[in-house]
Amino acid sequence: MTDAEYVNIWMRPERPARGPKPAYSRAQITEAAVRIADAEGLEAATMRRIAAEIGAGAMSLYRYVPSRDNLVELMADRLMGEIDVTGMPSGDWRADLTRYADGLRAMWLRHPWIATVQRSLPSFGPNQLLLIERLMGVLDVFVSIDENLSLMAMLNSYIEGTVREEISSAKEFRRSGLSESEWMARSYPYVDRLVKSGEYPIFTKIVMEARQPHLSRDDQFRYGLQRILDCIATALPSTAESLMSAHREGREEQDGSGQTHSQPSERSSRAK
Amino acid sequence: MTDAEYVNIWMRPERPARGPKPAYSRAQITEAAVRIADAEGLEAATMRRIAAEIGAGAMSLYRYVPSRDNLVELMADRLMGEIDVTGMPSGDWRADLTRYADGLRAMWLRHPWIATVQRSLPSFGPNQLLLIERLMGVLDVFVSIDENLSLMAMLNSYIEGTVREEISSAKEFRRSGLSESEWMARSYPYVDRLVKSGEYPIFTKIVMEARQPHLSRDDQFRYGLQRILDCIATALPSTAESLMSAHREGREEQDGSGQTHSQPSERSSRAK
DNA sequence: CACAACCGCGTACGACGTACCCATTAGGAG
DNA sequence: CTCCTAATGGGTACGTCGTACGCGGTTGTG
Repeated sequence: MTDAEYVNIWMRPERPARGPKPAYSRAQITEAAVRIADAEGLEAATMRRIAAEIGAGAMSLYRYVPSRDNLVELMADRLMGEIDVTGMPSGDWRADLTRYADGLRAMWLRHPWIATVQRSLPSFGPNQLLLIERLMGVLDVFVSIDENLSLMAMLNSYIEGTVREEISSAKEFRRSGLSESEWMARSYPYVDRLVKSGEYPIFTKIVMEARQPHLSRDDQFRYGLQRILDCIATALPSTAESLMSAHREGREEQDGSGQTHSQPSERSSRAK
Repeated sequence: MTDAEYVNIWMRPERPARGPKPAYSRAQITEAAVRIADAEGLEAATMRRIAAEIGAGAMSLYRYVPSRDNLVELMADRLMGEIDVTGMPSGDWRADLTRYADGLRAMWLRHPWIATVQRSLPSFGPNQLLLIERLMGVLDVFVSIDENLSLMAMLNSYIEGTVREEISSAKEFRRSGLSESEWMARSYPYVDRLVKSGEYPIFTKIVMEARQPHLSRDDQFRYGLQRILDCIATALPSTAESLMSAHREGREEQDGSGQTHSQPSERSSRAK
């Protein structure tokens, strides 16, 4: 097996046995890269910049990571670990999926640059694997694995699609250095031209309606999520809607502490 | 208003009045860029490469487009024009949304690089505006504009999320130059190690189940789409399920020509 | 007909990822 | 212990990118 024939980054051993002690580590490099990407975007996390962040020479990073792309894979998996799915098949599937959805969304909002990396086939890093186990475990007792995959794809698509929009509008405001109202004022000439043309009645309707108070982003997300969960409910056997204690007892012994589902560990702040 | 103060690319006039006749055009440049991106990916569509494609000098492009980012915006809107939504509020909302979904998915599959551009706030190019009018017009008679936005966000999220997965797996196979079975053979050591560890029962289930014949990608998409449409149906008033002719007659007088709005001044060609 | 606006485009600059090389370090064999 | 050798940190250099700047030629307008 030649040097570059590892199937993915997780198969490549971090450290050989011989030679001098490495001064850094993959985890340390990944952490620094995430820190930079959070603060200045993924494109700012260049090899030179990351190396400077940890006090290393630029080329030293390549002793730990074969390429920048692979480093980004490490960063992505590192992020998956932030989603709290402990004790996840709790027996209340709606609560579980809601907690997962909130956690995933919050993670994306903390690390918006994740939207710009397109995973080339899930690389199945350790954190992602754990997430899969916990998340798919939620509906595993109710539906076939294929059905489960389909439903989770739907759920994930909703979450990612929604949060992508949040991210891109936030990014646009930051890029222009304008507040939301300033930005709207700036684009007024264009919007006004479109409205005045009379050719876009529905666009006009959206623009007009947007002036009246909308739901907060959090509430919008929750509202749509409820719809998705209702949609999932229709795909489950009727027994799934009732309490799951019977199923749980059948699968594993559990005490009656009454802790059906833990509160989401962190709630995204209702902005402004 | 200084030179760079245009709110977006659509406000910046393509041609001033004075001076010599330009040898090229935005449309021509955009077309060339799309052609390159289709064949070799968006990152291959560099300014130099695009210029060479149309026989121009590299810097000449900047007479037509302020920056590469803006050119990508033009490319994205050009793609929106490929989605056929003519006569779109037809009265059968399920058929309309299905046609839109198929069209959007097919467009993404023809131009997979679109997944790598994150729109910074919808830039509302002409083709996108038309698409909004037609698509949101489908449910406009049934629900409020806010509800409509929410439902369409859900639909679009599903489509984009699903097709993103198709794209990234296709890309991985192309990147590695392996067929799907070769790729699976290559990653066998890693997958086998995970399965053998016994720590990932659901991942194991997925891997095992994947050996038996699955639905085609088309059927998977259609299947999930039906679920989404069912979900949308529950948000509509009960009258919506029946034929819509009554509603259409009630809202606007219409002759039989089917030409509701003026034709867009330029239709992008359906490639190949 | 002169002038200013606009054209195409050549040159140049400061980034980027990373191939290559080198002196230095440290585990394992004798 | 001493060597051998693999592995280290990192400097230099190459080919790429987007694009700022400025030039000589072209053209509509006064």
